[in-house]
Amino acid sequence: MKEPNLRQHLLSPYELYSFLLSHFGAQHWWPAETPFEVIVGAVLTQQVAWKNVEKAIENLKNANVLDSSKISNLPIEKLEVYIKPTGFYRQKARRLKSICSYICSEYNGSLKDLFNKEISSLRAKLLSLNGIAPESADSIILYAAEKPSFVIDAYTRRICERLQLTNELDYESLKKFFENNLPENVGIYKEFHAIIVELGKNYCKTKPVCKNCPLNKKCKSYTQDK
DNA sequence: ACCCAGGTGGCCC
DNA sequence: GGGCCACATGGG
Repeated sequence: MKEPNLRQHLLSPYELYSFLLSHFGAQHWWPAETPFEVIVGAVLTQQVAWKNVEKAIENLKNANVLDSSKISNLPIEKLEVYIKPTGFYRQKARRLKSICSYICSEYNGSLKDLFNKEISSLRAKLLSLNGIAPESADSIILYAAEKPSFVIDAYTRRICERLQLTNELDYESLKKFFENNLPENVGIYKEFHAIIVELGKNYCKTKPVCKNCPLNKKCKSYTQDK
């Protein structure tokens, strides 16, 4: 993995953060009531609009099964029905159940014990689980464990590409790029990613031109995909 | 009738 | 390290 370069003529991550924060305001993310709900949401939101996740979480709450031991004991068919709105429901049900079983068997259902690790070993643990890759792992570390691990998602990559913030666009390079150029601060990491998602949902679409995007004025190169 | 959404794992080269 | 594919529902 190459060291990501900061292109000097363009926005730095912190300048981008400041600009977006002043434009969108604080988001106070992640939309969940408990750390465990963050984990469930992180798995369910994979490649799916958050609106669908809300329905699934609601189903789990109504069924009173939003709990690691309850999910690990739930018949897979029932879990599939609850999370159906999030798509890929057979995969996600299987993975969610195995993640919950892991939490129960290894940590007796206590996320505190799981989260009471150094970031690097916590991340390695999470990444070893089926259904948790870098974005989900970092989301869980940042928003559930509340430790500084910057989250990269499709919007982040798209923005970096269009603004030409950095030349390396693979996950770990982008993560390192942001972490190397921001204060190591949980609050900033949380808000930055939340605001990027807010920007992405509203403006940073896959279509070549994103009308009315506040970044259009900020950077002329932010007009189209290559 | 398309295209897209806060990815991931498996398989290939 | 990439590129390609399956996975599946709901909204525009």
